[in-house]
Amino acid sequence: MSLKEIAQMTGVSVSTVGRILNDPKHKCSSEEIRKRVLEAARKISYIPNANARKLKSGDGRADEIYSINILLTRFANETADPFYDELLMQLEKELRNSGCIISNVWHNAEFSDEKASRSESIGTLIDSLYADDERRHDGLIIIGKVTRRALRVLKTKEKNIVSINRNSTNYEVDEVLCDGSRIAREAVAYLARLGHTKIGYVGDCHNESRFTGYQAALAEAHLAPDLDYVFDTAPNETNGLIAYDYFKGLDEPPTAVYCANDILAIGMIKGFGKRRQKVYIPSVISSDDIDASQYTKPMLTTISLPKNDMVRFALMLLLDRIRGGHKIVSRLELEGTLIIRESCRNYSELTEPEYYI
Amino acid sequence: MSLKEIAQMTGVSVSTVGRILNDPKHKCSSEEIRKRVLEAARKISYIPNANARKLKSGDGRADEIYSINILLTRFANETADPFYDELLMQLEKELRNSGCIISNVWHNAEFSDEKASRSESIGTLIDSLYADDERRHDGLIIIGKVTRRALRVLKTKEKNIVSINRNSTNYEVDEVLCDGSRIAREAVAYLARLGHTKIGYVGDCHNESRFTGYQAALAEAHLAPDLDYVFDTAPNETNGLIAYDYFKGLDEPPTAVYCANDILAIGMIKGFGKRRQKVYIPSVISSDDIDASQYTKPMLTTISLPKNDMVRFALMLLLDRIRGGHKIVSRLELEGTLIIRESCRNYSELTEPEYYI
DNA sequence: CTAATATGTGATAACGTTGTCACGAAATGC
DNA sequence: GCATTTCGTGACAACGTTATCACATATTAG
Repeated sequence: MSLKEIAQMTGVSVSTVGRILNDPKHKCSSEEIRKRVLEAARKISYIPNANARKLKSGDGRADEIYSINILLTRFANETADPFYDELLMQLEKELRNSGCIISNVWHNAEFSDEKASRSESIGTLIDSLYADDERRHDGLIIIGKVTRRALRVLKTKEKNIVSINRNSTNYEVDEVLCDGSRIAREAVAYLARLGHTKIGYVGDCHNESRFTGYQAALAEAHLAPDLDYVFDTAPNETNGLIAYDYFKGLDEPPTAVYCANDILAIGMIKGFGKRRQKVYIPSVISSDDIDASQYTKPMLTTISLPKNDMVRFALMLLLDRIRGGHKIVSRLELEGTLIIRESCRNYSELTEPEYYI
Repeated sequence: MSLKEIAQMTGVSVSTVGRILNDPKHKCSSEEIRKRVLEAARKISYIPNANARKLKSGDGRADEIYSINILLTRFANETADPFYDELLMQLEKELRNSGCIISNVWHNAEFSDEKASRSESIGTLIDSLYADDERRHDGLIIIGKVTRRALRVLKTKEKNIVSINRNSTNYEVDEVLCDGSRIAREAVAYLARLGHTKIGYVGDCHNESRFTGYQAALAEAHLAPDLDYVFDTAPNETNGLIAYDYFKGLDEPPTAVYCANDILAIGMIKGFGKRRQKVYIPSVISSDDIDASQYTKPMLTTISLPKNDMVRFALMLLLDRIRGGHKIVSRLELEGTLIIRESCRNYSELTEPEYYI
């Protein structure tokens, strides 16, 4: 379906076909020709190739080039979370594909110091990001958590913002997310389905909606919450290991544990082989599905967050807003997917050597 | 900024430049060349021309033409809701703009009869829609409420589905919506802000999340719920008028009313001028913002649902799914906008003639 | 040391469109 | 009726990219 094709069908030149179809005030020498061309076009249901047109006109210039800022929130006292790095990589790839320029990637940690509160450190960021007026910014993509206060300041400087995985409950800024509560509920429900009744939680209990999901899932499975099974901690590998040792020391350790985070789970799994005498190997499930989670031993069962879709949709929302599409706040929620690997066992299959020795 | 340009700058061929920039595992004969090319590319900040690429790969094919079904759910015992008609009109427009073919618009009411349950009537629909195998369907857009059971059946026949304004809480199908509860909360909160304390509700109380929002807003404003102020009814104009008469008959009628629906509000407003002796004119707010709501007298204050954005995003999601973009369920929530017209008054401004005579 | 293979290179041809140009035919001028 | 203008036509180049091919060189085998 090209002009060439029609030209061959009708015996006229490509140029003439193009003129007949595109130039409304074009007069054919013979009306016969015109009819034949239109007929042929209809027959093969000709549609002009937008790419060729844009290429020729130079107009397409891949839409226009937008200059996008990226803000990756990470705080000085937190160790890196690979999940965000993987999101960032994917995002950079997607931006390039869409012909956008990444004008700046701003890692929050570089600007914060131990004393500065989160909001303050973001204040510094804003000053730094938008200090030089010479540079044009078309939009900002935020990866990770940002306080409401910081966001409010940010919005005064930048109108086109989309956040990824911020997990807020209010409409403050365009947002793409996986509902943490839902993710956790799915994970814990899976453990319950496997027959586990003593299910532990490792992770932040205050700022993390995943904890809520854990509680909800217990309630849905008619399991009484047990505070001994909740290990409130910041999400990093070391703390996962510490949590393991804590659970192991209990009189009746949980037979299964939900870690809010792959990193925590990986830390916990590292404990499995550490001690000689007693072996305590609970079923472990977590959420995120970072690349590393398939290289642990046992391989980690986890709720996979759709990284690719998240960044693609985030960019989609941002570009729509930049181009004047939607003015209101929109919020795109994506489903997680349970990836069953090796780290969870059916409760009834637990044998002595795997549980206690 | 083209490969050619870089080639001229560096003295190598276009082919080589292309390979260096695109093929990650390309080995240059001299590292010198590679460096010069990358340097030149950086210097002119080279960005690949997406149009040329798509043209070459033939991939772009100006979209392809998709054949889309539309299902507008409406039930025999319900009168028409203009909101859905307006959504449909907008959707048809958007589909045409995107080069899609509307293969069928299916009004549920035509197939349902008084006796059939909702699910059954949808069963009939499915048979009818997908009976003729000759026709190719690429996707289905559902406008309005569909029961979970019906959706499950529908999903066996059609993989690419997006629903608009279904307002479900689960992940069952791609969905674009305005959270009914949130919308109602915003409306009622506005009435509370105007100083009203006796706030009525008109609409469905069982299948409608907006009722939940009404209750939540009352609680947030520290107002005790009063069952006398809740008028449970199906959403149509006549019932709006009936609700007006009901409220008017109360000893202490509400000074403000939230109607779940513009249609209900319009019916209620029609009551204002009907009687001679006593005049009861409560503040009225509703949600949807159908076209008619700006032609009432007084003009209706309402929470506007972003019809255009809803259909645009719905199509965006559907096309992404059709093209193999996302496989998981996604759910796009949009904000409503308070449109202040004339039908709401500050409580303190209420004078005798406006309230009771 | 020659023969065979591997490997990077540059010229060239597409992809489908539109703009430019020269050509021939028709219409107009004197 | 000849010179001039108008006008539709077809050939061809260009947009920026990538794939294919032949070629020259570098590497390896015998």
